Amino acid sequence: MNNRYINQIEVVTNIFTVENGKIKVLLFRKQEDPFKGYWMLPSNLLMTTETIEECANATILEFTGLQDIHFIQSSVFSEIHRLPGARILANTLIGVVDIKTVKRIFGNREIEGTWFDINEIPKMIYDHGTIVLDAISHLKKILPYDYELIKLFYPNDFTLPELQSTYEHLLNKKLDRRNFRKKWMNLNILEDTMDKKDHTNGRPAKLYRFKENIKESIVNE
Amino acid sequence: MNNRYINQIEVVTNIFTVENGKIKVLLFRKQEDPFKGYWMLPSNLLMTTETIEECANATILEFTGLQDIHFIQSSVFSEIHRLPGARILANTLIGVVDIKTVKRIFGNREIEGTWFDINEIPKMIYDHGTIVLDAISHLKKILPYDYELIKLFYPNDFTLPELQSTYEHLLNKKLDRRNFRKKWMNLNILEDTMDKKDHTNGRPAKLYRFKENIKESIVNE
DNA sequence: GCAAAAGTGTTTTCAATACACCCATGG
DNA sequence: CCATGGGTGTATTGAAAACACTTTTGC
Repeated sequence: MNNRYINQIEVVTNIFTVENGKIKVLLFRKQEDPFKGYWMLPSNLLMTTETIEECANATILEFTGLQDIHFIQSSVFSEIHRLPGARILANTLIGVVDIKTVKRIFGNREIEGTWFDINEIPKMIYDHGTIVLDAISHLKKILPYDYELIKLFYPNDFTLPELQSTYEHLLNKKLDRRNFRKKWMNLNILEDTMDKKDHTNGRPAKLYRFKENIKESIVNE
Repeated sequence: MNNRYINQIEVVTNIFTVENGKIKVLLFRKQEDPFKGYWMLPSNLLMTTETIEECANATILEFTGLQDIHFIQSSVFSEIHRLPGARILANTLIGVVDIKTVKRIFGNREIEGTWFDINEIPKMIYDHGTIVLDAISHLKKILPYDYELIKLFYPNDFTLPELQSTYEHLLNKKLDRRNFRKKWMNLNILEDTMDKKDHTNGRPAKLYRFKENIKESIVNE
């Protein structure tokens, strides 16, 4: 094998979730120098024996204990000097998880990640700040059109005000409650659970869930 | 460097153009066994000293003599056994060129590529058939919303019937001439050249061109 | 004047927007 | 009964879709 064609590839995972109607990304604090104390995205070098998706899943298993996350491709960074020293490409992926499951698993572990509001990303190692902002921008672009993806954020029951504040947080603008409800009802992909959310204040909100088969329910295409 | 982390990456380019209102992709015939006589996408192994985009441009320069193409990321294929023998990842890119320029350059060269209608892809080597179909599907998804991209297909003057048949060919459906014209006129990104196309038959069509600064002209966002 | 292809206007439909009042609950 | 947040209906606007006749050119 000619040396000129040998490359290393880093698989970098951006794990998103929603908590209290806000989209958050999972970061870990680097324990050693350089960049000690800065935040990082979970990543690993790709082995010759695994696919990108397998590598990403192994990484997330290692960092969080979570298994079988579905990843979507985000970007590839191939600048020669993106890292000091060896040339390493970055293949970045987006994964979405349910925060309840994560919390249950985190409970048993020593290393704890922290969820950061996507509008409040901290100082990060190397180009991880660029990578996570790129992934967030990718997410913003596709989420409003990809109902399978938003379903990953809400695999269980949720209320429309929760869903609405998620979009408001993602898009950084206020939406009208009546129009928001009308749109989602007309999509015909929600099921009324006939249940209501335990409330803290005011009238309790109805709980909905996504239908099993979203694609069949959507009229377009 | 640990051997387990050494990978080879193939940069695979999908070059599209439009000819007679049909979108075509540039393929070359493989000259040697295996797969002799089958068609292939221009590709090269990524060197440690170049970025993905640089590699793609070097590849296209080598195959066609064309320079400075703007590429957009399509997909990454990382299946372990996508090729027999060594494990090589494929990073696939999409580029768009003006067929007139290509023809001028092709004229001086021995190896000639062939433009294939995207609805008539021939037998291809290895997984290049999968790759080109994936790139075509990617193109279909973004072209209707990306006016900078369609502008790359028509850098010079064009007629609305030409543009319409391009979309009809891409989307595999007939469009209404009146509605098509209305939509493009309202976008406010076309300039009337006050000229008309040389015709073969019937009334000559008006020639338009894309405005210099499309983004400023679009109302949305 | 006729064949061939381009240009044009109106109506309908549907989704997105704007907007204000009533309802259910806890305390 | 009141504070808090959730649920609801109607009118307007704008884009997309449906649809048929006239105009320009070459021959």
